[in-house]
Amino acid sequence: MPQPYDPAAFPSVAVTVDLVVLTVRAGRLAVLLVERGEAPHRGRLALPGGFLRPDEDLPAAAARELAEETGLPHDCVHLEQLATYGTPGRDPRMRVVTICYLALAPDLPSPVAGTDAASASFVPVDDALAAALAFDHDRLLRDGLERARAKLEYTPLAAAFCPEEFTVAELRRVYEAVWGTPLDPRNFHRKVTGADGFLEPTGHSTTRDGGRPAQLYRRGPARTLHPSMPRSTGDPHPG
Amino acid sequence: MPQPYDPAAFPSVAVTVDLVVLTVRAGRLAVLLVERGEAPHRGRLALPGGFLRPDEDLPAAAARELAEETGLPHDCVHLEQLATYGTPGRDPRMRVVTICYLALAPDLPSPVAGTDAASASFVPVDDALAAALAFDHDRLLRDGLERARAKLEYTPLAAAFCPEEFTVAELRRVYEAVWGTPLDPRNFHRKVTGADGFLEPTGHSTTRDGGRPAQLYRRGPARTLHPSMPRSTGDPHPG
DNA sequence: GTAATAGTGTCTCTCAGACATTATGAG
DNA sequence: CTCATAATGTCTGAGAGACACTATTAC
Repeated sequence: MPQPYDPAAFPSVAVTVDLVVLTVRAGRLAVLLVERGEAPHRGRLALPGGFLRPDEDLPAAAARELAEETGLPHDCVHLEQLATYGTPGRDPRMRVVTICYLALAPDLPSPVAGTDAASASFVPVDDALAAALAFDHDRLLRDGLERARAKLEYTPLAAAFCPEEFTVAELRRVYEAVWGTPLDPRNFHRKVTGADGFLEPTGHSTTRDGGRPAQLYRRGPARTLHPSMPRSTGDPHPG
Repeated sequence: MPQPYDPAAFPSVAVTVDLVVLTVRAGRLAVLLVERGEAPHRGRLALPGGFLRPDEDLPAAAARELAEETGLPHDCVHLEQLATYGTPGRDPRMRVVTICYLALAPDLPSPVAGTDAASASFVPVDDALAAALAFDHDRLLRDGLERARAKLEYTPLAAAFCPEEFTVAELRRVYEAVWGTPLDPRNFHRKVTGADGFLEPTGHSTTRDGGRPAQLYRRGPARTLHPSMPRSTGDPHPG
């Protein structure tokens, strides 16, 4: 800011915080959407979001919106800033700058009534992309998907889609849903159980997947994966 | 945005665009800083930046600030959005939301006088971090460094620090400066020349590094690196 | 028993890391 | 010649992908 400035001399900009909330439901990646009740884009599907409050920090605003829309306990949801969108005209009413957050949540057993969640619902991402969303939310969603897909490669964040205790197969289905590719169960098992700090055994087991009982794990302390989860490039053995 | 809203009912927020401009100079990673001429933080070093203009897109604002501060032709500078910062109180005068951009530039032969560049200068990042910057710009800088270090791993962006034509050794020195670790010149050479779309031979060569003449390359069309540039983990052969 | 899934072992190819060796300039 | 750097080759070990094989449940 080299030159002196007068804040009042600059026109005001509305600042909103929107959310791309992803979960895996019935083996498919899904995103939380609301139906718009008023113009513009009345009746269209949109990402949840709202205005930044005067004395509210950005992550706090995102967490508040998330709680309003899902009622989820926010200690089990991963929340990170995605990107900021401010192209003039993206909202026809006024200049709006939107800070978009990405949330990864386990599949909620009950959508928690009595909140704004009534109007919000999870939609498979393929359907969401096929039906054009309001504003530039298609782009926000695509950017969120790209981020989520990338993060699954080099972080243990896939576990954020799973309940407190989960099996290796459940974790594998998360990867398959997010990446849209089948993974070899045996190589996957060897990989994740060998990765340091990814999974912590609970000692329990379950047969909820059928077949031989599977060990239950919870999230380990690792924040990154070394080496990363290999995302099948479709070109496994070039040459 | 579930409930109807009146934009005027929400207090205005000032929106600025700041820049983390990195370059490699004399083998050291350096960041562009300006000295603040007025309060608050008068006399302290800060990242360059300024207000978002009424009808200006975010990348356009970042490019404008970059041109004002460096005079660089913006077709040779990589520019990407880094993150957005909006904690209440980060600017004592008013509520400011700052969208920070990261720029990677080659070392400019002449700092181009006659612009705001007069007040801006490149400072080695170690020095910049040692001398506390104005506002929360230390955090912006650290986030920018982290992004740059990560991007060098899985993209060919290191070439953005190099002039139009460059040698493999010059590219290696970029990695060494950004990561702060020495790399084996022979393995590095084999790696980058073997990576598809990273480098395009120009047919020219130079002896500006001394010793045997080195081939000159320009940036190739690749946007990502598969497999990524291995950043020495300091724990090369665990076990 | 069969069916289904969990989990282990084995082989091959690629690639990272270490380092020898040769090539080509300047002085 | 020496010195410096470029460029290539060779060996070893880690890990990915493919897939055989064994283990433990439900029926």
